[in-house]
Amino acid sequence: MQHSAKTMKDVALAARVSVMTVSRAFKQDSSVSEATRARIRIIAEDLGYVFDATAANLRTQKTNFVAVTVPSINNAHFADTVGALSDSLAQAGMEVLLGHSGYDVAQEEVLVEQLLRRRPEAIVVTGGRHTERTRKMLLNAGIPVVETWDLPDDPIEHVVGFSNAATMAGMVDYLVAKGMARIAFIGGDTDSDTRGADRRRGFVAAMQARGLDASRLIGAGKPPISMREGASALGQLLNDFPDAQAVICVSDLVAFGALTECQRRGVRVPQDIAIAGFGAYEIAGISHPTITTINPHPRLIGTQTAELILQVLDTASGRIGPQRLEINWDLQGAESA
Amino acid sequence: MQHSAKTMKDVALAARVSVMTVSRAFKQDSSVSEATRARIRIIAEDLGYVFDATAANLRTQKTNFVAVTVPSINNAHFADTVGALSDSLAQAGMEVLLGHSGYDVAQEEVLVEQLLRRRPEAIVVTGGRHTERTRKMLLNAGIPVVETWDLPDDPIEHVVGFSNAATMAGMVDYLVAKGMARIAFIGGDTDSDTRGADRRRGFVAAMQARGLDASRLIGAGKPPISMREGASALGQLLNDFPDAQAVICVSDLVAFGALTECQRRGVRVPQDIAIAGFGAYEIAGISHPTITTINPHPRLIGTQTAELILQVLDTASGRIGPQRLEINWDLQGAESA
DNA sequence: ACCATCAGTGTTATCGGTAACCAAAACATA
DNA sequence: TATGTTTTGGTTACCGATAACACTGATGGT
Repeated sequence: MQHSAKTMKDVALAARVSVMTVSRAFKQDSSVSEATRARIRIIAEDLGYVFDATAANLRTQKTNFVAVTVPSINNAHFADTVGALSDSLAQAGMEVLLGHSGYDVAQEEVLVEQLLRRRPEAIVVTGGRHTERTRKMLLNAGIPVVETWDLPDDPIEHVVGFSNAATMAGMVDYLVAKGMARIAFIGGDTDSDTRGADRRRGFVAAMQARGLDASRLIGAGKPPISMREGASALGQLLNDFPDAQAVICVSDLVAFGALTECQRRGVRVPQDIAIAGFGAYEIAGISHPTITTINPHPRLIGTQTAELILQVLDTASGRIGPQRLEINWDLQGAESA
Repeated sequence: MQHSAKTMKDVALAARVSVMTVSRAFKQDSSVSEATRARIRIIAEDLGYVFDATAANLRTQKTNFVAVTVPSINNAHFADTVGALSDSLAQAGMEVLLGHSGYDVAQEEVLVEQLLRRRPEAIVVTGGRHTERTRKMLLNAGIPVVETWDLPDDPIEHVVGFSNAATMAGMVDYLVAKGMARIAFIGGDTDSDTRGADRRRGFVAAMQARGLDASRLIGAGKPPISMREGASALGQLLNDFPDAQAVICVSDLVAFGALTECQRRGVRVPQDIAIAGFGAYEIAGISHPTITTINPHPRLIGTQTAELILQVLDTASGRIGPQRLEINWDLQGAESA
């Protein structure tokens, strides 16, 4: 069973043509007669020949890889973005080389270096916070760099994202319009979850701008933050700030956890306390009651990023300046608030 | 900003040594004096040199890639398995090259071919059903092949998985022990979700083996199957089989959707109908009521697969025969049944 | 003092494709 | 038929690293 891998040479020998002709038979445009191409393809398939991309990559200096870093693969948001990105790039014959940083900028640095070794055509990083060395590596990489899921003040190059802080201002407005003033916030207490921390800051700023008390803050711990943290945080909220009329959670998972805790304790939602989340996860639309949330359109971030990359790579000569694409988010009002 | 990428030659020139010495400075074991190694490392960093893995891969005929196919990235189970696999392999300096097949064996075939071009050291595929050509490609690849999340009768080579059918027998036993006999099943009606179909078959077989009526079957459509399908399927169940005492769902997401539909309709769980799921998703443990489920230990599948691969690669000479690792699953009884 | 040993470094060939250039054959046109 | 053009296929060099081997000077044992 242990074959030594076949090369073009083997195919060439079997087909009685030169290696170059075999190479041409595997390319789309090049000049071989359809007859020989078909013949070579069949012989190659028979021999079990598999094209060696490694060698081609070296010679052509093209890998058709786009490197992508996400904090965690096991996060529906990033998975959605990566999925959409991957699908869009696949149409242009490009593949995604994925790595996860575990919500840690130091690990991200190691990851970025590893990915750059593979000579990707472009690199997409999630978030706008990185170590100094990571920034330097990305700047020097000589390939398009895209930061996503954020709108950093000082971007490395391109950006496709939205302002996490702004979404929270929108949510505060929504709740205030519903007549609520004593609003609490769960999550975003640690710097590891950069976007969560941004949302918390956005919440505080929005509350203060409206002359409201922004001190009802509950921590949820290190990411990945999920339902269980939401449940226990709600317990803490009821204890620390029993007068809260509403609570905004750093994500829908936390919001759902909080919701279940309310159900367990017999606290009525939204009558006793309104609950809002973030992310428009499927659960927000199907839980009972449904959860008010923000839809940041994760798949759209992916497709837009792919489009941007393809466009920039296409215009390799007449370099396009740094692009800043702001993705629109929606507020989905629901039964919970 | 557009640097032409530096090579070892540039570093060698700057350090006034040969390219070979630079190469050695970047390897762990090789013989260079610590002084020169350190000097070269610093010069390389200054120049912004990034090691070119493509060239090294070609020369050494090693890529340190393990290729992995999953039906969908956006599935907590597969994401867990891939995450664990990736982490375990990283400790051995290997990276995961991930592709998704969209629950389609034809797309899987294309994907496998693409992945094999990158010359991975091993390949992991999710599931045990493939096209004939996929099987042939995998057999001829000359690298270790692992099928996961299943226990196929006729494996390609190694297997790390569990019997989806057997889990359902376990669940039926559990419900029967609780005094239920009229048990329904939601999902697994399409062949695309191989594992879902296996579970449905396992359910039918288990019911029949116990002399129970196995005809209360509700479809849930094509994957990805999620909460919404669960909700509407439950509506159909109440309509078609109003006498059902319990329902087993193809996944926890479906089960949760069904649960919410019950809440919406005022059907009490588990008094009016018991609900069971599959997967031990976080939601099963936190919903109100919690959901009875099967834990197939997705991360364990990943770590075991990684261990197997490393072991097989290590024993490259004295080839190890096909391994068949059965992962134990647990039934987690909960409030819903 | 002499040769063996070894750490440290250099030289050459090579991994498996493809760009660039070239040559022969096939076809077209006057 | 002669000449120009296009099609098809071959030749050579090369992408950037490293295995294999060669070489140098230092160390050491006798």
